[in-house]
Amino acid sequence: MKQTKIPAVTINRLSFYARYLFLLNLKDVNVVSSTQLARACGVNSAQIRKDLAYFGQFGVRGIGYYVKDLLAELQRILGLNKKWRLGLVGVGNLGAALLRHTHIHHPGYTFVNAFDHDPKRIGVQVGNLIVDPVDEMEETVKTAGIQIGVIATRNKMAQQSVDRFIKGGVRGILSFATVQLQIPPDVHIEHVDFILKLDALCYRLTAN
Amino acid sequence: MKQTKIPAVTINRLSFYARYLFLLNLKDVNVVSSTQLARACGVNSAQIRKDLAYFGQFGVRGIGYYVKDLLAELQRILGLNKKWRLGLVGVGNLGAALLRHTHIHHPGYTFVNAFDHDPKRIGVQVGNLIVDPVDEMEETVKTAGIQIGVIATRNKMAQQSVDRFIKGGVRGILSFATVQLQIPPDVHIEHVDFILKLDALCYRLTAN
DNA sequence: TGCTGTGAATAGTTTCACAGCA
DNA sequence: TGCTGTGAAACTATTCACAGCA
Repeated sequence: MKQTKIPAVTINRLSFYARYLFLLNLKDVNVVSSTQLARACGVNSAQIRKDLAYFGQFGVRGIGYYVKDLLAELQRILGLNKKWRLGLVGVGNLGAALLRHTHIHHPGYTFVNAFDHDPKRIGVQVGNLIVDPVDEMEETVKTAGIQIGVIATRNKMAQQSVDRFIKGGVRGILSFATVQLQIPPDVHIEHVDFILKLDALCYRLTAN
Repeated sequence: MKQTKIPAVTINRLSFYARYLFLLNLKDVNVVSSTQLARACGVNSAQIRKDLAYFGQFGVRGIGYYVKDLLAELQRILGLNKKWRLGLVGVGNLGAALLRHTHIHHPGYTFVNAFDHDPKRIGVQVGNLIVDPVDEMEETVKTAGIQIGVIATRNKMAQQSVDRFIKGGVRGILSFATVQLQIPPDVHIEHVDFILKLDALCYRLTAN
Protein backbone atom coordinates (compact mmCIF):
# COMPACT_ATOMS: atom_id res chain seq x y z
CA MET A 1 0.00 0.00 0.00
CA LYS A 2 2.64 2.53 1.03
CA GLN A 3 4.50 3.11 -2.25
CA THR A 4 6.77 5.71 -0.68
CA LYS A 5 7.23 7.35 2.70
CA ILE A 6 4.30 9.68 3.26
CA PRO A 7 5.16 12.79 5.30
CA ALA A 8 3.49 13.15 8.69
CA VAL A 9 2.16 16.59 7.73
CA THR A 10 0.33 15.03 4.80
CA ILE A 11 -1.35 12.50 7.09
CA ASN A 12 -2.45 15.27 9.45
CA ARG A 13 -3.91 17.22 6.58
CA LEU A 14 -5.78 14.17 5.25
CA SER A 15 -7.32 13.79 8.68
CA PHE A 16 -8.29 17.44 8.57
CA TYR A 17 -9.81 17.13 5.09
CA ALA A 18 -11.77 14.09 6.26
CA ARG A 19 -13.26 16.13 9.09
CA TYR A 20 -14.41 18.86 6.76
CA LEU A 21 -15.79 16.34 4.26
CA PHE A 22 -17.72 14.76 7.13
CA LEU A 23 -19.37 18.13 7.81
CA LEU A 24 -20.10 18.71 4.12
CA ASN A 25 -21.66 15.27 3.93
CA LEU A 26 -23.89 16.07 6.92
CA LYS A 27 -25.06 19.15 5.01
CA ASP A 28 -25.81 16.95 1.98
CA VAL A 29 -23.19 18.65 -0.19
CA ASN A 30 -22.38 16.25 -3.03
CA VAL A 31 -19.37 17.74 -4.75
CA VAL A 32 -16.41 19.85 -3.62
CA SER A 33 -13.45 21.25 -5.56
CA SER A 34 -9.89 21.32 -4.27
CA THR A 35 -10.16 25.13 -4.22
CA GLN A 36 -13.19 25.09 -1.91
CA LEU A 37 -11.66 22.45 0.33
CA ALA A 38 -8.42 24.42 0.39
CA ARG A 39 -10.14 27.61 1.48
CA ALA A 40 -11.96 25.80 4.28
CA CYS A 41 -8.82 24.08 5.53
CA GLY A 42 -6.54 27.09 5.09
CA VAL A 43 -4.14 25.46 2.63
CA ASN A 44 -3.19 25.76 -1.05
CA SER A 45 -5.36 23.80 -3.49
CA ALA A 46 -2.34 22.19 -5.17
CA GLN A 47 -1.37 20.94 -1.73
CA ILE A 48 -4.61 19.02 -1.45
CA ARG A 49 -4.23 17.51 -4.91
CA LYS A 50 -0.62 16.53 -4.15
CA ASP A 51 -1.59 15.03 -0.78
CA LEU A 52 -4.25 12.90 -2.46
CA ALA A 53 -1.89 11.96 -5.31
CA TYR A 54 0.20 9.92 -2.86
CA PHE A 55 -2.70 7.48 -2.70
CA GLY A 56 -4.39 7.61 -6.08
CA GLN A 57 -6.78 9.59 -8.24
CA PHE A 58 -10.05 10.41 -6.53
CA GLY A 59 -11.40 13.37 -8.49
CA VAL A 60 -13.21 14.06 -11.73
CA ARG A 61 -11.71 16.65 -14.10
CA GLY A 62 -13.97 19.59 -14.66
CA ILE A 63 -16.13 18.60 -11.65
CA GLY A 64 -14.18 18.12 -8.43
CA TYR A 65 -14.53 15.40 -5.80
CA TYR A 66 -17.66 13.54 -4.77
CA VAL A 67 -17.86 14.25 -1.03
CA LYS A 68 -19.14 10.82 0.04
CA ASP A 69 -16.58 8.96 -2.05
CA LEU A 70 -13.58 11.04 -1.05
CA LEU A 71 -14.58 10.84 2.61
CA ALA A 72 -14.83 7.05 2.36
CA GLU A 73 -11.44 6.87 0.62
CA LEU A 74 -9.77 9.02 3.25
CA GLN A 75 -11.29 7.01 6.08
CA ARG A 76 -10.03 3.84 4.44
CA ILE A 77 -6.55 5.30 3.90
CA LEU A 78 -6.29 6.54 7.49
CA GLY A 79 -7.82 3.41 8.97
CA LEU A 80 -10.76 5.34 10.41
CA ASN A 81 -13.24 2.84 9.03
CA LYS A 82 -12.13 0.39 11.71
CA LYS A 83 -12.86 0.27 15.44
CA TRP A 84 -9.88 1.03 17.66
CA ARG A 85 -9.55 -0.24 21.22
CA LEU A 86 -7.73 2.17 23.52
CA GLY A 87 -6.23 1.67 26.95
CA LEU A 88 -5.48 4.51 29.33
CA VAL A 89 -2.94 4.66 32.10
CA GLY A 90 -3.07 7.45 34.66
CA VAL A 91 -6.56 8.38 35.82
CA GLY A 92 -5.72 11.82 37.19
CA ASN A 93 -7.44 15.01 36.12
CA LEU A 94 -6.40 14.67 32.52
CA GLY A 95 -6.92 10.92 32.27
CA ALA A 96 -10.41 11.17 33.75
CA ALA A 97 -11.24 13.98 31.34
CA LEU A 98 -10.17 11.79 28.42
CA LEU A 99 -12.33 8.89 29.63
CA ARG A 100 -15.36 11.17 29.87
CA HIS A 101 -14.63 12.86 26.55
CA THR A 102 -17.40 12.21 24.04
CA HIS A 103 -16.00 11.38 20.64
CA ILE A 104 -18.97 12.58 18.65
CA HIS A 105 -17.32 12.71 15.25
CA HIS A 106 -15.04 9.76 15.88
CA PRO A 107 -17.10 6.79 16.97
CA GLY A 108 -14.16 4.57 16.01
CA TYR A 109 -12.23 5.16 19.24
CA THR A 110 -13.24 3.46 22.49
CA PHE A 111 -11.43 3.28 25.81
CA VAL A 112 -11.83 -0.34 26.91
CA ASN A 113 -9.63 -0.23 30.03
CA ALA A 114 -8.15 2.30 32.43
CA PHE A 115 -5.21 1.66 34.74
CA ASP A 116 -3.62 3.51 37.64
CA HIS A 117 -0.81 2.80 40.08
CA ASP A 118 -2.49 4.59 42.98
CA PRO A 119 -4.39 2.04 45.18
CA LYS A 120 -6.89 4.77 46.14
CA ARG A 121 -8.04 5.01 42.54
CA ILE A 122 -8.31 1.30 41.81
CA GLY A 123 -11.86 -0.04 41.66
CA VAL A 124 -13.28 3.47 41.27
CA GLN A 125 -15.62 4.09 38.32
CA VAL A 126 -14.58 6.85 35.92
CA GLY A 127 -16.77 7.37 32.88
CA ASN A 128 -17.92 3.86 31.93
CA LEU A 129 -14.85 2.10 33.27
CA ILE A 130 -13.62 0.69 36.56
CA VAL A 131 -9.97 1.57 37.18
CA ASP A 132 -7.62 -1.47 37.18
CA PRO A 133 -4.21 -1.78 38.85
CA VAL A 134 -1.18 -1.24 36.62
CA ASP A 135 0.34 -4.61 37.45
CA GLU A 136 -2.49 -6.27 35.54
CA MET A 137 -1.76 -4.17 32.47
CA GLU A 138 0.25 -6.60 30.37
CA GLU A 139 -2.30 -9.38 30.85
CA THR A 140 -5.38 -7.18 30.38
CA VAL A 141 -3.95 -5.42 27.33
CA LYS A 142 -3.55 -8.85 25.71
CA THR A 143 -6.94 -10.26 26.62
CA ALA A 144 -8.84 -7.04 25.88
CA GLY A 145 -7.07 -6.63 22.53
CA ILE A 146 -5.96 -3.07 23.21
CA GLN A 147 -4.28 -1.59 20.13
CA ILE A 148 -3.43 1.93 21.27
CA GLY A 149 -2.06 2.92 24.66
CA VAL A 150 -2.67 6.41 26.04
CA ILE A 151 -0.21 7.73 28.63
CA ALA A 152 -1.70 10.26 31.04
CA THR A 153 0.51 9.54 34.03
CA ARG A 154 3.10 11.78 35.63
CA ASN A 155 6.40 11.86 33.75
CA LYS A 156 8.03 9.52 36.28
CA MET A 157 5.61 6.68 35.50
CA ALA A 158 5.44 7.26 31.74
CA GLN A 159 8.29 5.01 30.57
CA GLN A 160 7.16 2.16 32.79
CA SER A 161 3.62 2.47 31.42
CA VAL A 162 4.86 2.48 27.84
CA ASP A 163 6.88 -0.68 28.53
CA ARG A 164 3.83 -2.42 29.95
CA PHE A 165 1.66 -1.51 26.98
CA ILE A 166 4.32 -2.76 24.58
CA LYS A 167 4.74 -6.03 26.48
CA GLY A 168 0.99 -6.45 26.14
CA GLY A 169 1.31 -6.12 22.36
CA VAL A 170 0.43 -2.46 21.80
CA ARG A 171 2.08 -0.93 18.71
CA GLY A 172 0.76 2.64 18.99
CA ILE A 173 1.25 5.07 21.88
CA LEU A 174 -0.34 8.46 22.46
CA SER A 175 1.58 10.26 25.18
CA PHE A 176 0.55 13.31 27.18
CA ALA A 177 3.79 13.12 29.17
CA THR A 178 6.52 15.69 28.58
CA VAL A 179 9.51 13.35 28.57
CA GLN A 180 11.31 11.47 25.82
CA LEU A 181 10.15 7.86 25.80
CA GLN A 182 12.14 4.86 24.59
CA ILE A 183 10.30 2.59 22.20
CA PRO A 184 11.36 -0.19 19.83
CA PRO A 185 11.42 0.69 16.11
CA ASP A 186 8.20 -1.15 15.28
CA VAL A 187 6.14 0.93 17.74
CA HIS A 188 4.66 4.31 16.81
CA ILE A 189 4.35 7.19 19.20
CA GLU A 190 2.63 10.57 19.08
CA HIS A 191 3.03 13.30 21.68
CA VAL A 192 0.41 15.78 22.86
CA ASP A 193 2.24 18.57 24.64
CA PHE A 194 0.31 21.73 25.30
CA ILE A 195 3.05 23.34 27.40
CA LEU A 196 5.19 23.34 24.25
CA LYS A 197 2.35 25.14 22.47
CA LEU A 198 2.05 27.65 25.31
CA ASP A 199 5.80 28.28 25.09
CA ALA A 200 5.43 28.95 21.36
CA LEU A 201 2.71 31.50 22.11
CA CYS A 202 4.92 33.20 24.69
CA TYR A 203 7.67 33.46 22.14
CA ARG A 204 5.38 34.97 19.50
CA LEU A 205 3.90 37.40 22.03
CA THR A 206 7.36 38.35 23.32
CA ALA A 207 9.08 38.67 19.95
CA ASN A 208 6.33 40.90 18.48
CA MET B 1 15.04 41.12 17.99
CA LYS B 2 13.63 38.88 15.26
CA GLN B 3 16.22 39.32 12.48
CA THR B 4 14.45 36.86 10.21
CA LYS B 5 11.41 34.63 10.35
CA ILE B 6 12.17 31.83 12.77
CA PRO B 7 10.48 28.52 11.88
CA ALA B 8 7.90 27.18 14.32
CA VAL B 9 9.76 23.87 14.57
CA THR B 10 12.85 25.71 15.78
CA ILE B 11 10.85 27.40 18.55
CA ASN B 12 9.43 24.06 19.64
CA ARG B 13 12.91 22.56 19.77
CA LEU B 14 14.27 25.50 21.79
CA SER B 15 11.51 24.89 24.29
CA PHE B 16 12.50 21.24 24.39
CA TYR B 17 16.18 22.07 24.87
CA ALA B 18 15.24 24.43 27.71
CA ARG B 19 13.39 21.62 29.46
CA TYR B 20 16.37 19.32 29.28
CA LEU B 21 18.77 22.07 30.40
CA PHE B 22 16.45 22.66 33.35
CA LEU B 23 16.89 19.01 34.36
CA LEU B 24 20.67 19.15 33.87
CA ASN B 25 20.80 22.26 36.02
CA LEU B 26 18.86 20.48 38.77
CA LYS B 27 21.50 17.75 38.63
CA ASP B 28 24.23 20.42 38.94
CA VAL B 29 25.68 19.66 35.52
CA ASN B 30 27.68 22.72 34.45
CA VAL B 31 28.56 22.15 30.83
CA VAL B 32 26.89 20.33 27.95
CA SER B 33 27.95 19.86 24.33
CA SER B 34 25.60 20.06 21.36
CA THR B 35 26.26 16.36 20.80
CA GLN B 36 25.09 15.40 24.29
CA LEU B 37 22.08 17.69 24.09
CA ALA B 38 21.29 16.29 20.65
CA ARG B 39 21.33 12.71 21.88
CA ALA B 40 19.02 13.57 24.77
CA CYS B 41 16.55 15.43 22.57
CA GLY B 42 16.71 13.00 19.67
CA VAL B 43 17.98 15.47 17.06
CA ASN B 44 21.14 16.11 15.06
CA SER B 45 23.81 18.20 16.80
CA ALA B 46 24.15 20.60 13.86
CA GLN B 47 20.43 21.19 14.22
CA ILE B 48 20.91 22.48 17.73
CA ARG B 49 23.76 24.76 16.71
CA LYS B 50 21.73 26.09 13.77
CA ASP B 51 18.67 26.66 15.97
CA LEU B 52 20.75 28.66 18.44
CA ALA B 53 22.49 30.56 15.62
CA TYR B 54 19.21 32.32 14.82
CA PHE B 55 19.59 34.18 18.09
CA GLY B 56 23.34 34.55 18.67
CA GLN B 57 26.42 32.73 19.84
CA PHE B 58 26.02 31.05 23.20
CA GLY B 59 28.75 28.41 23.25
CA VAL B 60 32.46 28.18 23.87
CA ARG B 61 34.59 26.45 21.23
CA GLY B 62 36.33 23.39 22.54
CA ILE B 63 34.06 23.34 25.63
CA GLY B 64 30.36 23.40 24.83
CA TYR B 65 27.59 25.39 26.52
CA TYR B 66 27.34 26.47 30.14
CA VAL B 67 24.05 24.93 31.25
CA LYS B 68 22.90 27.80 33.50
CA ASP B 69 23.73 30.46 30.92
CA LEU B 70 22.15 28.69 27.96
CA LEU B 71 19.03 27.93 29.99
CA ALA B 72 18.73 31.60 30.96
CA GLU B 73 19.23 32.69 27.36
CA LEU B 74 16.59 30.28 26.07
CA GLN B 75 14.12 31.36 28.73
CA ARG B 76 14.72 34.97 27.78
CA ILE B 77 14.35 34.23 24.05
CA LEU B 78 11.13 32.29 24.55
CA GLY B 79 9.72 34.75 27.09
CA LEU B 80 9.62 32.11 29.83
CA ASN B 81 11.33 34.43 32.31
CA LYS B 82 8.05 36.39 32.57
CA LYS B 83 4.80 35.56 34.34
CA TRP B 84 1.90 34.82 32.00
CA ARG B 85 -1.74 35.30 32.98
CA LEU B 86 -4.09 32.78 31.39
CA GLY B 87 -7.86 32.77 31.07
CA LEU B 88 -9.87 29.62 30.42
CA VAL B 89 -13.25 29.27 28.79
CA GLY B 90 -15.16 26.02 29.02
CA VAL B 91 -14.98 24.31 32.40
CA GLY B 92 -16.00 20.83 31.26
CA ASN B 93 -13.92 17.71 31.86
CA LEU B 94 -10.94 19.00 29.96
CA GLY B 95 -11.14 22.60 31.20
CA ALA B 96 -11.38 21.47 34.81
CA ALA B 97 -8.40 19.15 34.30
CA LEU B 98 -6.37 22.07 32.97
CA LEU B 99 -7.28 24.25 35.96
CA ARG B 100 -6.18 21.52 38.35
CA HIS B 101 -3.04 20.73 36.37
CA THR B 102 0.09 21.47 38.40
CA HIS B 103 2.68 23.24 36.32
CA ILE B 104 5.67 22.05 38.29
CA HIS B 105 8.33 22.93 35.75
CA HIS B 106 6.55 26.00 34.47
CA PRO B 107 5.73 28.31 37.33
CA GLY B 108 5.37 31.12 34.77
CA TYR B 109 1.82 30.13 33.75
CA THR B 110 -1.18 30.90 35.98
CA PHE B 111 -4.87 30.64 35.26
CA VAL B 112 -6.38 33.81 36.73
CA ASN B 113 -9.97 33.38 35.53
CA ALA B 114 -12.27 30.65 34.27
CA PHE B 115 -15.47 31.21 32.30
CA ASP B 116 -18.39 29.08 31.23
CA HIS B 117 -21.67 29.65 29.44
CA ASP B 118 -23.58 27.05 31.44
CA PRO B 119 -25.44 28.70 34.38
CA LYS B 120 -25.10 25.47 36.39
CA ARG B 121 -21.33 25.83 36.40
CA ILE B 122 -21.14 29.52 37.26
CA GLY B 123 -20.09 30.29 40.83
CA VAL B 124 -18.72 26.78 41.29
CA GLN B 125 -15.14 26.46 42.51
CA VAL B 126 -12.76 24.49 40.26
CA GLY B 127 -9.14 24.31 41.36
CA ASN B 128 -8.44 27.70 42.91
CA LEU B 129 -10.96 29.60 40.80
CA ILE B 130 -14.66 30.42 40.89
CA VAL B 131 -16.25 30.04 37.45
CA ASP B 132 -17.48 33.33 35.93
CA PRO B 133 -20.18 33.78 33.27
CA VAL B 134 -18.97 34.25 29.69
CA ASP B 135 -20.78 37.55 29.24
CA GLU B 136 -18.35 39.11 31.71
CA MET B 137 -15.37 37.87 29.71
CA GLU B 138 -14.45 41.00 27.76
CA GLU B 139 -14.52 43.16 30.88
CA THR B 140 -12.75 40.67 33.17
CA VAL B 141 -10.07 39.86 30.59
CA LYS B 142 -9.23 43.58 30.50
CA THR B 143 -9.22 44.21 34.23
CA ALA B 144 -7.42 40.97 35.11
CA GLY B 145 -4.78 41.59 32.42
CA ILE B 146 -5.21 38.18 30.80
CA GLN B 147 -2.63 37.68 28.04
CA ILE B 148 -3.40 34.19 26.79
CA GLY B 149 -6.84 32.70 26.25
CA VAL B 150 -7.38 28.96 26.45
CA ILE B 151 -10.37 27.51 24.59
CA ALA B 152 -11.76 24.30 26.10
CA THR B 153 -15.37 24.69 25.04
CA ARG B 154 -17.32 22.61 22.58
CA ASN B 155 -16.60 23.46 18.95
CA LYS B 156 -19.85 25.41 18.65
CA MET B 157 -18.82 27.94 21.29
CA ALA B 158 -15.16 28.18 20.28
CA GLN B 159 -15.32 31.05 17.79
CA GLN B 160 -17.50 33.14 20.08
CA SER B 161 -15.05 32.58 22.94
CA VAL B 162 -12.09 33.55 20.77
CA ASP B 163 -13.89 36.76 19.77
CA ARG B 164 -14.53 37.64 23.40
CA PHE B 165 -10.91 37.07 24.39
CA ILE B 166 -9.71 39.22 21.51
CA LYS B 167 -12.15 42.02 22.36
CA GLY B 168 -10.71 41.91 25.86
CA GLY B 169 -7.22 42.46 24.43
CA VAL B 170 -5.84 38.92 24.30
CA ARG B 171 -3.25 38.37 21.55
CA GLY B 172 -2.49 34.68 22.09
CA ILE B 173 -4.96 31.77 21.90
CA LEU B 174 -4.45 28.13 22.82
CA SER B 175 -7.32 26.11 21.40
CA PHE B 176 -8.37 22.57 22.25
CA ALA B 177 -11.30 22.84 19.82
CA THR B 178 -11.20 20.91 16.55
CA VAL B 179 -12.53 23.66 14.26
CA GLN B 180 -10.82 26.35 12.21
CA LEU B 181 -11.01 29.65 14.08
CA GLN B 182 -11.00 33.11 12.54
CA ILE B 183 -8.53 35.55 14.07
CA PRO B 184 -7.10 38.90 13.02
CA PRO B 185 -3.49 38.88 11.73
CA ASP B 186 -1.99 40.31 14.92
CA VAL B 187 -3.31 37.44 17.07
CA HIS B 188 -1.43 34.16 17.44
CA ILE B 189 -3.11 30.80 17.78
CA GLU B 190 -1.90 27.31 18.63
CA HIS B 191 -4.02 24.18 18.40
CA VAL B 192 -3.90 21.12 20.63
CA ASP B 193 -5.68 18.35 18.79
CA PHE B 194 -5.19 14.85 20.10
CA ILE B 195 -7.77 13.28 17.78
CA LEU B 196 -5.49 14.29 14.89
CA LYS B 197 -2.64 12.49 16.64
CA LEU B 198 -4.80 9.41 17.18
CA ASP B 199 -5.69 9.46 13.48
CA ALA B 200 -1.99 9.56 12.62
CA LEU B 201 -1.41 6.50 14.83
CA CYS B 202 -4.28 4.66 13.11
CA TYR B 203 -2.73 5.41 9.76
CA ARG B 204 0.70 4.15 10.81
CA LEU B 205 -0.81 1.02 12.39
CA THR B 206 -2.96 0.39 9.34
CA ALA B 207 -0.31 1.07 6.68
CA ASN B 208 2.26 -1.21 8.36
C1' DT C 1 -15.28 25.51 -19.71
C1' DG C 2 -13.49 24.20 -15.41
C1' DC C 3 -11.80 21.09 -13.00
C1' DT C 4 -7.92 17.41 -11.67
C1' DG C 5 -3.29 15.48 -11.84
C1' DT C 6 1.44 16.34 -12.17
C1' DG C 7 6.22 17.91 -13.90
C1' DA C 8 8.99 21.81 -12.98
C1' DA C 9 10.26 25.58 -10.13
C1' DT C 10 10.68 27.45 -5.83
C1' DA C 11 11.06 27.70 -0.97
C1' DG C 12 12.29 25.87 3.32
C1' DT C 13 14.78 22.68 6.42
C1' DT C 14 18.26 19.50 7.76
C1' DT C 15 22.71 17.61 7.54
C1' DC C 16 27.50 17.61 6.20
C1' DA C 17 31.98 19.11 6.61
C1' DC C 18 35.34 21.98 8.03
C1' DA C 19 37.43 26.61 9.36
C1' DG C 20 38.31 28.91 13.56
C1' DC C 21 39.13 29.38 18.15
C1' DA C 22 39.57 28.35 23.61
C1' DT D 1 42.45 18.59 21.03
C1' DG D 2 37.63 19.21 20.84
C1' DC D 3 34.32 21.93 20.65
C1' DT D 4 31.24 25.78 18.22
C1' DG D 5 29.58 28.39 14.26
C1' DT D 6 28.49 28.37 9.56
C1' DG D 7 28.74 28.06 4.26
C1' DA D 8 27.55 24.59 1.09
C1' DA D 9 25.12 20.48 -0.15
C1' DA D 10 21.41 17.51 0.24
C1' DC D 11 16.99 16.70 1.11
C1' DT D 12 12.03 17.69 1.79
C1' DA D 13 7.90 20.21 1.10
C1' DT D 14 5.11 23.65 -1.19
C1' DT D 15 3.49 26.23 -4.98
C1' DC D 16 3.19 27.29 -9.81
C1' DA D 17 1.55 26.46 -14.21
C1' DC D 18 -0.39 23.93 -17.56
C1' DA D 19 -1.56 19.57 -20.18
C1' DG D 20 -5.39 16.51 -20.29
C1' DC D 21 -9.85 15.26 -19.85
C1' DA D 22 -15.23 15.15 -18.49
